[in-house]
Amino acid sequence: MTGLEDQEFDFDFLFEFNQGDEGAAAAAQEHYSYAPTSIGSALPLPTAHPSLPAPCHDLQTATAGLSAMPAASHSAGYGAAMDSASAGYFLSAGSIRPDGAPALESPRIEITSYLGLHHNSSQFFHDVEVEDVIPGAKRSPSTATLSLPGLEAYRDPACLSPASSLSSRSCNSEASSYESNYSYPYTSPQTSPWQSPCVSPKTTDPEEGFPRGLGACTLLGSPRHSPSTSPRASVTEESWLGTRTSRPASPCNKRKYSLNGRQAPYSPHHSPTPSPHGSPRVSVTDDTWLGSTTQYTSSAIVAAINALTTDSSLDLGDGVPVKARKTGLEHSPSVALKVEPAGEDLGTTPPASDFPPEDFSTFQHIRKGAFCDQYLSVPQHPYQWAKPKSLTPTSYMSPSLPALDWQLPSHSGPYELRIEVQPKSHHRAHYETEGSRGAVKASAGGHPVVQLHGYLENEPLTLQLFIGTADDRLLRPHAFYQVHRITGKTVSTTSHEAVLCSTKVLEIPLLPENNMRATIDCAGILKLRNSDIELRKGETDIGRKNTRVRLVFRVHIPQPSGRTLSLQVASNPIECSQRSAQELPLVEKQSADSYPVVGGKKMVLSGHNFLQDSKVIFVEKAPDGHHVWEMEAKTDRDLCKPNSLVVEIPPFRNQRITSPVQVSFYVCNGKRKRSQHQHFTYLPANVPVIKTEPSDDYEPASACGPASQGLSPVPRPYYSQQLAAPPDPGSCLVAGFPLCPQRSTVMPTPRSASPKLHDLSAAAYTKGIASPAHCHLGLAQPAGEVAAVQDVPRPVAVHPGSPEQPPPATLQPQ
DNA sequence: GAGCTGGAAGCAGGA
DNA sequence: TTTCCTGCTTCCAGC
Repeated sequence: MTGLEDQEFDFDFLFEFNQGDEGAAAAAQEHYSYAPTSIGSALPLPTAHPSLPAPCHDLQTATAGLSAMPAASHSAGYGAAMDSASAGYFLSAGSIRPDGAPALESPRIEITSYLGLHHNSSQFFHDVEVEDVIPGAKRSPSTATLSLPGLEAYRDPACLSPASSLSSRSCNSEASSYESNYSYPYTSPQTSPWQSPCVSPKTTDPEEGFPRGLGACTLLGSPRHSPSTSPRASVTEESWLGTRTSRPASPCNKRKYSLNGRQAPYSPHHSPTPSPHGSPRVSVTDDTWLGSTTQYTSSAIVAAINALTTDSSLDLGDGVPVKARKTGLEHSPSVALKVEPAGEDLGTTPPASDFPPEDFSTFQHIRKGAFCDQYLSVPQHPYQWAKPKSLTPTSYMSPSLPALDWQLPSHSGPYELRIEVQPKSHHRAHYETEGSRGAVKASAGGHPVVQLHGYLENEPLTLQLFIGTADDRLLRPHAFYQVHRITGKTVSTTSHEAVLCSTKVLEIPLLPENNMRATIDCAGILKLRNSDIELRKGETDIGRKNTRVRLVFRVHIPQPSGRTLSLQVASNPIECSQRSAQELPLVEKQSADSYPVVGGKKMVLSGHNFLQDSKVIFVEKAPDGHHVWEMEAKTDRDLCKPNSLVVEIPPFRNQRITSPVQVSFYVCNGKRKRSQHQHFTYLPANVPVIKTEPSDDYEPASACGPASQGLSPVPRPYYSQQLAAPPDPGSCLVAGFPLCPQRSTVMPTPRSASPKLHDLSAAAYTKGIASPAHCHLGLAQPAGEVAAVQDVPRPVAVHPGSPEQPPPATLQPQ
């Protein structure tokens, strides 16, 4: 992976969610005009060529805008086209639909207007009402459970990006906030209720009915239902895909049992597998792209129309192929979540059938109509899991928690969420067709351990765990891996499975009696078939060789003010592929991360799969991704061990640098057997060396373990994105963060802004907050709190998964 | 017998 | 165009 241009940021920000203190009018205004702003903010597009590395949010932005881009716009190249075309995607100010939603002028706009259609006044006021009825700080845990047959099959039309295959670098992960809108309340003690049914394809646990049954997967081709219920169930998509390419993208149909045993084609025109037409990972050349742009565009339009139709009518069947709908119904009796026995006595989530039709309909409204309106308070008593509650609309509460692809600090003020024991660097994930491969283990045996420090209250909290990415982009939920709940006699930790924004989240109690410490022995990793995920609308990542993940832990700490402080910490990368784990070199730790340009110092790398023939290549890249300098470092073959490698830092090409220069290096075992890039910084020759970790004292055996989390001097791999806490938690507290940042356009992104950083100027942020585009009811940002955000030095906002509207986060480039 | 684990077969795409 | 390599997915067998 490219690396130099991908800056590793140490940015901190804190979320505080002011729940329920919003005026209805302000919220309504925000809601109402959300869509247009969202669009606008999504428009700033990268100018770099897509083939060149670029900051992730830029790519995301590009992705968002690619969906229905006119063919002509692409001719000039990906990034350029986006820029040039962006103007066309803004809503016309004067175009208003009869229902008040802005009219649309382009497929792109049409898609986004979906929001407007459903952020209509009725829905809006309903939500406001909820907010008013239940003050956020006093809300009890929301325990809404919902069955949404067929409906979940729909995927965010805004993500309908046929160009998704163009790049594997997009941050538009399936679980990004883009899709936060497709979620519903769920029974959870403390966390967000965003549930998207489109999670893993087929649970290995038969009793786990929720995702399997969720119709979302029927349309989306979610792996859980795929391939029979792949997006291609849609005639629209069929026609679209059918003209794209004849290249098969998935080996899924290579097994007879796949055709006959598990899935039956629901259409004579359909391959039983989801990917007879070419996977998004197909390398799309300019020719193929241009040649199919028209089809993309038109299909995007049709898809968007389908979505709109389905949405506006709330008829689950509209726009959903009959077969898909049927499948969804068959499979989704409920979104009831599987609960550990310990929690089951507390009640189970009622199936959808328990809802009166009107309530069900209301929930459909909530989930689909109000993209970002799924509100859930932060429960004060997390362990009333699955406690049945009346699911009337008024009892539906807002989560107001940060989306899973938001970057959060690991510590703030007295609190620190820390991984005490890191997981092993290798854990072979299991496919749905396989049995579980057990829980993730720690390097030295046992299991990972996570602890929340500084929490002195007696109230238990919920630790959330999901599978995040481990690439050099910002952390976000991994599209191709999901956490898998492990149960059994060997599992001592109670857990609870939920789905947030298409991402499975394991919820684990953090109990004061356990010193807020949890042993993660209940979390396995499920691999989703690449072909299934890549075919999802809006999915731009590719699964191939995208096999590194991290365990991401989150905790939401209620504050006396009624707000919630969210912390997050990610584990070291875990290689999940069998083959990669066996062959690819993996650098877990390096004994130095900087040295003067003269080089010559021995650096010890620890990791896996090092060979005597392993080479260590130092690379400097230009911002455009070109290699400016590349040099092979000398390795000491005598000292080479499978898990450690001694390398001599090569002298930098320029001995006269006046400021540190960041380069990267990787270990190469062969042609395509390279490790991830690791950061290394060359210092000016006259800069005194800060001794970090003497190589003499270095013990490779210590490479694995808690120290590698970020506590040791140089544990951080290139792609690590551990966040540091702000100096003062109060300095960047942000109340009223949008639940679905991608939709909420906290601040309009200047189209001329740097592709890497979005300026969070006072004006911009204030405007964003006050903007009616804010999609979250009751989450308007008081001016004072906005100012607090601005108090953070050099504040810039960034949102990895949401190019449309970076969250009010502070970002401090490393 | 179920679950976990390691190994490998078979296929498809890419080099 | 062909061949080989690589990666993905599934299956099998042992514990």
